[in-house]
Amino acid sequence: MQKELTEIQKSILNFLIDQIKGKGIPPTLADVAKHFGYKNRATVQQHFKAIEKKGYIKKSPKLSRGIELTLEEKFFVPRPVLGEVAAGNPLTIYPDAIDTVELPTIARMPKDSFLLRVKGDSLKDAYIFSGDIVIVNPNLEPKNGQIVVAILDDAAVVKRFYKKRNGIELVSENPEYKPILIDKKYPSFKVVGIVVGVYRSMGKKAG
Amino acid sequence: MQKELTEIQKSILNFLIDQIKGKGIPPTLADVAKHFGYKNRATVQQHFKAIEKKGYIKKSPKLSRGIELTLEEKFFVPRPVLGEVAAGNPLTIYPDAIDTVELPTIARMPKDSFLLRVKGDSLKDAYIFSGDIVIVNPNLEPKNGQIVVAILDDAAVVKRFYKKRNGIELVSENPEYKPILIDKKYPSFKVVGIVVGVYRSMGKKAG
DNA sequence: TAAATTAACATACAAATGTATGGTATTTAT
DNA sequence: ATAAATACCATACATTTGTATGTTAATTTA
Repeated sequence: MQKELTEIQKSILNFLIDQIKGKGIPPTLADVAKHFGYKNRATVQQHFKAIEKKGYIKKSPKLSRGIELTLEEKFFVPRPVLGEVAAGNPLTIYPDAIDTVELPTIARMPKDSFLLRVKGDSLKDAYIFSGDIVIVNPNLEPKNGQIVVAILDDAAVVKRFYKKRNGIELVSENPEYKPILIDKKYPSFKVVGIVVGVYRSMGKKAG
Repeated sequence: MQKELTEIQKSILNFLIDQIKGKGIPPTLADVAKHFGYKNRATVQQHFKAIEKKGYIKKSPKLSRGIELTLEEKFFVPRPVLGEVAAGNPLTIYPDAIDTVELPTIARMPKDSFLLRVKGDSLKDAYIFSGDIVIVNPNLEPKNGQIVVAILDDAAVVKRFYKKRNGIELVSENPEYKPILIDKKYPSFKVVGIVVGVYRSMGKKAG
């Protein structure tokens, strides 16, 4: 069994996870000190030593940024879920993170991309189900047939994207839901990003 | 359009990708120099400058290990798929990588885990479909109810795992497939690993 | 052919970085 | 009540690291 971390040590470890998984590169002592407002790197140095002693990280001596995570749950890193998104009819999107999902370490988020939990079954014919986590990349241009996340009157939807002469059509795979046609100059419409992947954790019975 | 890299520049970029994606942390100039047998960091320094000029990487000045990849295909790094695995009836597993799947950069493999592409529909009630990539962790002990990959007479199956008094039972979600009961001392049976996640890339229409 | 790019080397230097040592005060176990 | 762990600070130091500046030679491009 692993020893308990103190609150401060926990927050430092969380910062490490955040940087390593999020930014992709471990921070330096100075980075951490700056983030927590420490006037000295030695403070961080000691925290690292304590955290390592408790077995949560592994340091490579002398190496800059030589910090490795050795979490038991190495395979699962908590990640914020920014909101829920309707695959069927629009659902209100939440302003802040509503939850965290245990994403495997394999799932390091690409820059600026984010997670949304899907609600509803309008995409079930595309094999996306209620509860699945979609990985959304906001930096890609939508192409016809791709699944996109779009904002429509302050709600978010996940649907297939089709460009038409008179505007944009959003289509559900599930025929129960009728396609939505958006006029070219409709003001409160915006494609948030492209769904680049779907992830589902297999902890419990899927459902 | 991006300018062509020279052979040496290419090999250096490959090393960078390898380190960043594989080891998780970008190398220092000294690391690269050592790897290629350069007596001097300045050589690497110049190569970096050239590669950056051609737009393949982005350097953060003064920052140690401050190298970012700016590849177009940044989001997709080829990964070997070790074989196909039957969700329904056993399918022969392939000895070597049969294919590569474009996993997003977000998908950096956890140590020792591997990918299998699912064939068949016996897990469709667990929302795993033909074509999905399952992430398999061979370092976890199977618990009742978890989905495992198992070898059975030189074929591999993906099924739910249940420990019984008289042996091990492998169950499909799909009732069309009957549970398989394996005797305790059955020689050619082995649980390869636990399915820790399912990933599906959204490039084309799923199917 | 002349100019630019490529590919390697050497040296030098400031800043960044990890580390060691010691100090103070508070909190937590024993 | 005494010891241990925690949480912060300060200073000092050796390496590491990125960078700048030259030099040489081969290759490619204009």
